[in-house]
Amino acid sequence: MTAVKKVPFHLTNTLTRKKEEFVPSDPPHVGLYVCGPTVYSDVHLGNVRTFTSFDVLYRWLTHIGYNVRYVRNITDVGHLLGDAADGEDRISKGARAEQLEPMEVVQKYTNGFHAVMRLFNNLDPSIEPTATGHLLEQVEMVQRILKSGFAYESNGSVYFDVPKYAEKHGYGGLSGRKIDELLANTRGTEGQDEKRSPLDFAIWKNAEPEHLMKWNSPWGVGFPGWHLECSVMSTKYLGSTFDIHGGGMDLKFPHHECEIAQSVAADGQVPVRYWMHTNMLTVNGRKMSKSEGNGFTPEELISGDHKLLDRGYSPMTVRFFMLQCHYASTLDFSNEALQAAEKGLSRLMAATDLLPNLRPAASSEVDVAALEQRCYDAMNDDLNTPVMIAELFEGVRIINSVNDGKLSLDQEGIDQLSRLFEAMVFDVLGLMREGAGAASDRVLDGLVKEFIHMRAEAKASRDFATSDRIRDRLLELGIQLNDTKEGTTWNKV
RNA sequence: GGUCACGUGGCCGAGUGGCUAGGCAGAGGUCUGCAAAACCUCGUACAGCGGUUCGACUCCGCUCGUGACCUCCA
Repeated sequence: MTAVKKVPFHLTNTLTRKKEEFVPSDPPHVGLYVCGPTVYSDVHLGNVRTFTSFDVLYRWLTHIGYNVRYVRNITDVGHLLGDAADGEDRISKGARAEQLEPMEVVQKYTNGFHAVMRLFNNLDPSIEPTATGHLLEQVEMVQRILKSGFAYESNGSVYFDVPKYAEKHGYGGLSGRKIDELLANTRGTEGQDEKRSPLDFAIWKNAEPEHLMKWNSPWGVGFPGWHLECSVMSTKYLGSTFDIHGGGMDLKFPHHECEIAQSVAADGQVPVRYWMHTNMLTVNGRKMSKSEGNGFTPEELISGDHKLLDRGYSPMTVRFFMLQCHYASTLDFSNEALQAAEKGLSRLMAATDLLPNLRPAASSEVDVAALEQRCYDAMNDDLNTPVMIAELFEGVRIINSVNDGKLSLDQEGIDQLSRLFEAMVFDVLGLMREGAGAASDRVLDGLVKEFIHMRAEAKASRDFATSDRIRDRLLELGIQLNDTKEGTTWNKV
């Protein structure tokens, strides 16, 4: 048996816009940082897509033998709502609207976020730091940036001096921006008189009296700039230069650009070796976003209680739907696509469940190793889950054919295929079996078996009217009967 | 306006300079008392117009269309 080549992994580094071989700086350790949610409202499906993509990255790196430290933050300090600096941020606004303490808002939506992550079977990160838990470190980073001369204090706030930094180190490399173009496109300059350049961004912001979340600092009462927390927490836990930093495409500029500038200004180190950006989930071709209000919450998705949903879909259907598309492509959400995914997933799972019952042949007509190799190749090629899933469906065909006695597979081949499916379907893609199967509900199983028995008797006496009535009635109740050579089986539909 | 993507068969979505993606739906077939499931076969798709090439869906240019970022967003 030829050995399957499980490495090297390649990923598209958005810093270079090229697919590169992934070589960790300190193997087998890998440092992975992903920008987490701002917890001022419910997460929607677009957020879920991003975190699911990185969940698969985390699972894959782990699967091919790396020891991954996965850091994903919780942004629990509100960002200002606009440049107008009216002293209000999203969390404060939410707190006022819901008559809650800001930290109650934070807790509420953090809990909700965790519940959603679990619902979609996303693994917990190794560390989940919060911005409020790292105030001291953020103040210290501001001080280091001030000391390096790339920031200035103005009226109780501290701003990052973008033009000065750009002159020395260059700015905009990640997102492909040029300083002149950025300046030419600057809009809305009112309320920015504290800044020397409209491109400058706050790394510490003076708090208005009505601002709810604020802390003492060397520059007065205020709160940290919103790019700062990621710079602080990523480097604190992963080192001044770490392997992979991920996030949604919409964070590329300015958020990630600013992170790079801050780290270089503060510590003289380029913080990230590989940047990975996931694309957006769209609805009718438009980005799903909180501000557009076109997002579904997971509850609405499962219940189907939303004007754009024909009916509900299970979390695993949605996860599978997402993984049938490459992370770097936009994915358009539609009922038809969801329904297709639902059926495909059910076929994949049905075949997976057949694996333990396959009867081995003396010889094998199938090259399972080749299939396995194609799965590894697909995943190592920039996490190409759609191609890997396509290979899995080749496996489904094999499993069903063997089950039908149309193809022979020896015990070794069955074992190898079982291991492959176990690894890819459950460990790597992170899919789970859903719903009550026959084995999980003894009463139901007993009742259905009794009906199957009655129907068999009716069939034996060629009373097909009765046997069909039993089958049709059960189907109406969501129980599908399947006649096979070995007898009748059932499953929920 | 600037920058950058994308436009694949009924739908969703991979991919590649010449060789089958895959899923769902549809058609025909095998099996079955009939179904369901499963398996087999099928559609010759790559926005349009030029160019490069022996050959382009894949490279280049233009046109049209859509979207993202430039402001909080995954």
